[in-house]
Amino acid sequence: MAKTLRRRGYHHGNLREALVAAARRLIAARGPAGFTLSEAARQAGVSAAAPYRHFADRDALLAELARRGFAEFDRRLSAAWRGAGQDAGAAFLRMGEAYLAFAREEPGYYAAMFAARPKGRRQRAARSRQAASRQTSFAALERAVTQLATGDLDPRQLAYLVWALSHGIATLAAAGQLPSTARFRPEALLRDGVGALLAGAGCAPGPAPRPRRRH
Amino acid sequence: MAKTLRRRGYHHGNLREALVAAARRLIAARGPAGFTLSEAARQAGVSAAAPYRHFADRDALLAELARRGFAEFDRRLSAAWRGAGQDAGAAFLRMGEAYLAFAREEPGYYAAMFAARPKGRRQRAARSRQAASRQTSFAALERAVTQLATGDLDPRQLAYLVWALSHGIATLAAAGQLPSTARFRPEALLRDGVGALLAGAGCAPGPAPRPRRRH
DNA sequence: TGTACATCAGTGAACGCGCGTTCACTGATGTAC
DNA sequence: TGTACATCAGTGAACGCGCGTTCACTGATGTAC
Repeated sequence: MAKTLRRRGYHHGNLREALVAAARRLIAARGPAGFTLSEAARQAGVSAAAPYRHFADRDALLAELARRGFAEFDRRLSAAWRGAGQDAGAAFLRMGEAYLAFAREEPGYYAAMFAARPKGRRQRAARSRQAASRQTSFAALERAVTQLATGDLDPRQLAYLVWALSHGIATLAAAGQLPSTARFRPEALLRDGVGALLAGAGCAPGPAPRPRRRH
Repeated sequence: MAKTLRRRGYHHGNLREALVAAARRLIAARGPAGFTLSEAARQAGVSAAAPYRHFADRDALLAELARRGFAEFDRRLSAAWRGAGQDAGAAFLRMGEAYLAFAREEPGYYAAMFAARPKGRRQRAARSRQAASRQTSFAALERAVTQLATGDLDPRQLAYLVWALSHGIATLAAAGQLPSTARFRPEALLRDGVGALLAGAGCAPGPAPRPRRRH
C-alpha cells in the first residue's frame, strides 16, 4: 500500500503516517462520512486505542488530513503557475488543470478539505489554520488573474469565476454526472470554459476554442 | 414548524410527510451524514419504529427526499425557462438564478440530491428514477442553450459549462467560501460569469457585463 | 561490551451511546350490518 | 343511529452492532552507566 518506511520507531514506527494514509484512503473510497477512527486503526494494523497516542481525537485526525490537503493543493497550484513562464493565459489553464488533477487524484484530500468543518473549542486553531490555507490557495489563482485583467471584469471576480467553474466541474465529475465522451471530459470542459470566460471578459484570448465538430 | 395539515389519518395522520420534512430539515442543518432515522422520528414526535410503516428502511426515506428534490428542481428550472418568453439570453440567466435560489433555499433537497448514492438491490429502482430526474433537469437547461447556440462551442458543452459554473458557485457559497461583498454574491457572479461565457463562446451577448468599479 | 533503568507506543478490556431494525402488541379509526 | 368487527398506524421493548473514548497495563526500545 503506502510506501514502506523503515520502522525506526517503537512498535509500529510510523503509526501517525499510517493513520493519515488510511484516513485518506477511506475518505476517498466512502466519502467523509464513511471514515471512522476504528477502521483507520484497523487498516493500520493497530488497536482502536492506539491512535490516541498521536491525535487528540477523531476530529484532530480529520483536521490534519485537511491541513495536508491544503498544503499539497497549494504546492500543485503554485507549481503550475510557476511552470508556465510569462504566458499568463497558459498559466491560467495549467492551474485549472492542476485543480482538476488534484480533485481526481486525491479525492481523499479533496473531500476532507471541503467537507471538514471542525467544531468545538479544541478545533478553533485547526479551523483558522484551514482558513489561512484556503486564502493562500486562492491567492495563487488571484495572482494569475491579475496579470490578465485587461478586460471588463474585476480580476478578483474573474478569479472566483474560474475557481467556481473548476470546482463545479471537479464536483460533477466526481459525482459521475458528466457524460463520458471525450468532449465532456473535465479537462476539455475546463479548457474551453476558461477560454470562453477570458474571451468574454475581454481579456487576452488565450488558446482558441476548438472548432465545433460533431462526434 | 411545517404547515399543520389536518390530522385526517389514524394516529399521526401525516407521518410520511412529517418524516420527509424532518429529514429535509436535518440534512439542511447538519449535512447528509447528520441525518438519522431515529432523529427524524423524534422530530415527528413518534417512536423510532414508526417510520417503518412508511419506508422500507433509512435509504428509502433518503431516496424519496432526493426524488422530491429533483422534481422540485425541474419545476423551478422549467418555470424560469418558460417565464422568460422569447429572449433566450434572459431565459438562461433566469434559469441560473433559479438554480442558485434552489440551492440556497432548499439545502436539504440539494444536498440529498447530490449526496444520496442509493446502494443495494432494494434501491436499484430509486437509483434509476434519480438518473431519469437528473436527465430531465438537464434537458431543460440544454433546450435553453440550443436556442443560443450560434457560436463556436457545441451547445451541449455550453450547457454543461453553465451547469458546472452554477453548481460550483452554489457549492462554494454553501460552504461559505465566497466573500460577502455584493460583487461576489452568487447571483452577481453567475450573471457576470454566464454573460462572459456566452460572449466568449460567440453567442448573443446577453446583458452587458456591469462596468468595472472598485468597491 | 554488558546491565539497569526510564520512556512511552501500543494493548485489550471496558464504558456508555445512539444507531437501524424486528417483533408482538394495542388501540384509534372506518365500515358493514 | 348503534354495535361489532377488521384494519393497520404507531408502540415500546429488545436485539446486535460499531462507534469514540478511557484506563491501567506491558513490553520493546534508547540511553546512562
